[in-house]
Amino acid sequence: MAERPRRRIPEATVARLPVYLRSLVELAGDRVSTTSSERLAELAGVNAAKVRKDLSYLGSYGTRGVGYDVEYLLFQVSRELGLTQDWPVVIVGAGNLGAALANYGGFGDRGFPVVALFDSDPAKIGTTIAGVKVLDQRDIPRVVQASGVAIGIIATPAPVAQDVADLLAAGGVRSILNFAPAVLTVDPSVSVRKVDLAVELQILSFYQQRGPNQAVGS
Amino acid sequence: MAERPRRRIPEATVARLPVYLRSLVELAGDRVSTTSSERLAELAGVNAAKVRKDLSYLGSYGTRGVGYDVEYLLFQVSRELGLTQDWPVVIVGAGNLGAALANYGGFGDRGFPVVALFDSDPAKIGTTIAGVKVLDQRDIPRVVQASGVAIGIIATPAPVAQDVADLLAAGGVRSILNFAPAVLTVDPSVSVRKVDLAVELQILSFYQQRGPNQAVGS
DNA sequence: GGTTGTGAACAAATTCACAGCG
DNA sequence: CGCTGTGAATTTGTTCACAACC
Repeated sequence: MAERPRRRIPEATVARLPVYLRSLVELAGDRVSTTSSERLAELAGVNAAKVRKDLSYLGSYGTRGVGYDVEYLLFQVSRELGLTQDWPVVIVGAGNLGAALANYGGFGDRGFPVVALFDSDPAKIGTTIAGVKVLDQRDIPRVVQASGVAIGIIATPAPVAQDVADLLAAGGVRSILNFAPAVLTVDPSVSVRKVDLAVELQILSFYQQRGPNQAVGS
Repeated sequence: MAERPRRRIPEATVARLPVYLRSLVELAGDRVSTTSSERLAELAGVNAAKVRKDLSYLGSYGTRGVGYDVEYLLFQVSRELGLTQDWPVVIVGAGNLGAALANYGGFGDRGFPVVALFDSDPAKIGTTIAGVKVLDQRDIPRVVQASGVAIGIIATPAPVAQDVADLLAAGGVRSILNFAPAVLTVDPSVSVRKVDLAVELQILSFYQQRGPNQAVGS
């Protein structure tokens, strides 16, 4: 009986696992059955020592002198990331960004089906975007709770982002992906990640004047 | 004559400056003339010691016993980020995401005017989105060079992202913001930041199973 | 008194370098 | 022999705690 990996996985490692996953999917698609930390590092854009260290937190899934079995590692990384199940999401804000996110098929394919869109604009409520009904923002707690949604995506203007976060939390959402340029205050049991376009551009602006320093994001 | 700040500003600090900037803009909008590291920390969602340490890399712009002058600090942070000038950008990929980005007014307002959109689809080339002409992707090097664009935003499907990056680099772009789920290889003189929606969701998926750990992004 | 600015202590993340093993 | 897995060294980032100063 193999020991379960007992180490706590560092945050920086967790953030890279999805990139390794994507690289492994690519390799699997090319019918590659075995790979080295070197090759994986190249595909993921990091160095080999980091790959080995990161993967070692999950367990000893490689073979010395040989490398990693692509399919096996793929499964282990998926499992570690909790991707063996679907996580239904809702998108709040049916404006340009919200609609673009809903239309971007990549979500459902990758295990994050969009079960509802919300907006506060009566003109939008009741319409359908990318096959998903746009519902009244006030119904967030009810719908989220009823359909067991775990992840909420905020694509609203900044001034209402906190209110929306509160509604999502009230419905029992445990993770929020925030596209609004606003800092959210939530219960510590809720995970928040933010994506702020203006912030990214401003960071690039900094390195535009100074020399770049391999500024890689997220 | 005050010494110019000679310290190299840490990457982690650079990534937070835009958040402080936003907080300062908010304070200025509320006609607040002076603020403390404590208050700024609250608005930015970090702790006060970090704010002070971060700001100290820029210079000594506060007053002991009093705090920071909002307008003055606002200017200093802007200047440090290189936001006293406009940085024209181009968006490559006029699909859902590219169009949403072009329509999102926040760019131009914040000093990043969108000067062109590019696509490879003949049906899109020649149309206008958000007041911006959609040009042929093959013209990227020429247009970018001619209009002195410094930042390119990639909103294409993953398989062509590297080609687009090469075209942008050929045109002399020095920064790239990459929304495609692909690792880009570019000359080290080019800064790259990436925003990957699937990656963000997968990270949240991880913390969905484990407890959250104040997982804050970017 | 109040708040900044900063060395020093601490923690996290990265990289090195090599023992261990197939 | 080759490549993983990992302690140890190093670097980077965070937090503490207090002297300096208004």
